[in-house]
Amino acid sequence: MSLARIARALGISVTTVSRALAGYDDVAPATRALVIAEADRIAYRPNEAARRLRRGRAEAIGVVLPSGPGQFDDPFFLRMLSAIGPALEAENLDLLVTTARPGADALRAYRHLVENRKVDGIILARTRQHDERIGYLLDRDFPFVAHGRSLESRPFAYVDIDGEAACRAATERLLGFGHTRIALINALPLYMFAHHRKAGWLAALGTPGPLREVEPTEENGFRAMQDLLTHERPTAVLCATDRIAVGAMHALAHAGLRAGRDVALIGYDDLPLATYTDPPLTTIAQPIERAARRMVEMLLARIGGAPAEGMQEIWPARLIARQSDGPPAGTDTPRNHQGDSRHEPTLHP
Amino acid sequence: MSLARIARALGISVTTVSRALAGYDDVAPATRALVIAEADRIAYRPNEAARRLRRGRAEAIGVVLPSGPGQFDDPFFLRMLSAIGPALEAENLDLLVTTARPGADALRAYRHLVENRKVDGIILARTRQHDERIGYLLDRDFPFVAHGRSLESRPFAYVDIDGEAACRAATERLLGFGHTRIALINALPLYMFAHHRKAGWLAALGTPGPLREVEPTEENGFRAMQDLLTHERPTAVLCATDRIAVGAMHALAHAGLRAGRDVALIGYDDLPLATYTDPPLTTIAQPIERAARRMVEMLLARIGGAPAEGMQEIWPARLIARQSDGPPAGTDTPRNHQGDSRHEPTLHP
DNA sequence: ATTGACGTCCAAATCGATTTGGAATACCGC
DNA sequence: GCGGTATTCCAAATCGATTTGGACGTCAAT
Repeated sequence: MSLARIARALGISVTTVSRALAGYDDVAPATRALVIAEADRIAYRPNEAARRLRRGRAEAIGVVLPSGPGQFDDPFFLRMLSAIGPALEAENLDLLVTTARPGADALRAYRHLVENRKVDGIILARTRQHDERIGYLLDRDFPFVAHGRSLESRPFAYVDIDGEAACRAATERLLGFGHTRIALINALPLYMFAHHRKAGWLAALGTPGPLREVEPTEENGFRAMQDLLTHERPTAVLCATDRIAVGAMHALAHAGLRAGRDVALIGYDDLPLATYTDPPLTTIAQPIERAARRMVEMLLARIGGAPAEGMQEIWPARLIARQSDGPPAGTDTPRNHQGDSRHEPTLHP
Repeated sequence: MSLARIARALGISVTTVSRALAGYDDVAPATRALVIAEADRIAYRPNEAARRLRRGRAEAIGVVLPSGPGQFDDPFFLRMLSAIGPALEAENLDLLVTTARPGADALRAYRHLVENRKVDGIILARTRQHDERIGYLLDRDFPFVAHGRSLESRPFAYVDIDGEAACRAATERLLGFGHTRIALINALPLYMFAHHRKAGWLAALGTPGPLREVEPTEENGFRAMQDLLTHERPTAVLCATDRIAVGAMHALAHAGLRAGRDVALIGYDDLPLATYTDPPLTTIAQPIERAARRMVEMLLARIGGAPAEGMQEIWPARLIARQSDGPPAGTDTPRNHQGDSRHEPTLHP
């Protein structure tokens, strides 16, 4: 009862009020001014439900959070949400967040969003090699943008970070230090990001080094590193995530070893915490926030009907050198650290 | 065109279809069966927008995420979201997430949710002593539940964790170890949780010890601890959050000191990471997930018209003893650790 | 046979914004 | 004055579910 209320107050029709506020040009300037003044006076806000019903759109986009033990606190998703939020606000779109226990019926949440028309588009993160969510959305021709690639023949929109190049560079850096036994503690390769990180490590090495593949938690990083120390005893370890690296660093400390001095350690993600491990963690930073904003742009285009062809972007990550890596123990080579000072921890800008 | 479509297919009225599906008892069993079968066949889903328009409710509740440097990655909010999600799902309510740069116009996001009727209720976290958001929502009589108390004379619904009791207990534990100079690195006391944690520390001490109050980040914990070491040189330090504690532990390491041996350190939050600091962090765990579910319950009641009176709950936290605290350096007393073994890190269950 | 009580069903109004397809008026040139 | 062109406005339909206020039979009681 609101356009109607303005109309009644001014003695004109609802149509005119609507068109005046919507900026159509078939409204006399004087009338428009009156309408705007009255709308302002009563703090008019269009009823979203009515608008959505009429327009047939949800005016919202959805994100599904993996929730459950070991997953829920991955800082990655919070950073993504924080970046998506403002980008949507500018478009007057809502952000609908659903949670789903991964595994079981990961699709359930997506089906819910699509079938009940809760959202106009979806942003999908942490893609898998064979990702049923992507298949489902493609089958239904539902607009979505993924963070990460997938083994899927049909084209779909995504923004990915080039983990392969980053891990190749990191491994080459370790090779440059003189390391010969360079291990990788990877996330499960069913996750596309882990697959790529492994590929980069392999590409730099030529012949594979010691490898462990685990769900990316601190605990699993700890265990994998203990296992590596017992068996292959690598001199350098690349970790697919900072959470793994933190656990690995702890396993080193536990064995009386120090990252950077006894074993070189490199992480991936640049969590705020990475500056505050002991020693500060050399890691790889991804521009998640910017990527998220780009994904929103793409999603809006997709919703607007643009085809997914050409909407594939791969962005570079960059290595942040701190103190957890360096030449193998016993080497005399002066350590070649870039960036941070050796005596003060890096403070975040 | 959906109730209508079923009606047409069956040659009955839309009204009857609606009432059949809604479970009214003025529909013949046979008719109802037909309707249900047809609804099933075409995978009927009610149009949310239409239902919302008619019912005049948004069928959604809102959460505002503080976003921006230093804030965005606080794992606390992600844990809360993960717990809220499933609780809402059961009620067929959506979760709308908005982001707001704290400070500037913190109210803007709330005004947006309320004035545009985007949600039926709000869950509000990290309360402040003088919290304009609470004042705003109370003024408008808008249903909300807070996580945390506030200095506000009107009653409102909240679930809080008893940080005062927890910090009193932690301080008493340190006193029991024989410490005499017990510092607190607190968050800014404008945050209600920080205010309570300080109160607990004060209550146990009688006369205040060394105090620093900062925005709760690793970096500020690092700086505050360095400053404490330079000036008051406490033998034990209670930190208002684990992020502060991680920074503080790093400052200790940097000064050639070890938490637990040279300076006792206790954190607050029990982040997953807390098990993987070196040494593992003694900290205080809050049942956020359960609290979040309770908050949803309360919010539903408030939306249903229940008064906020009586909806005030304060839940206990519990201390998790690990290895970052103990008797003062040079003491002979056997260390009195509960819980974790000294030689294996605690693995999360 | 009339009355009342059920049991089933439905037409129409409603929620509020948008959009279609004109209607009404004023003004112009000829 | 007349046809033509702008300019300004509006009635009514529409989106889809819900709800109100009966209508129409049937059957039993009186």
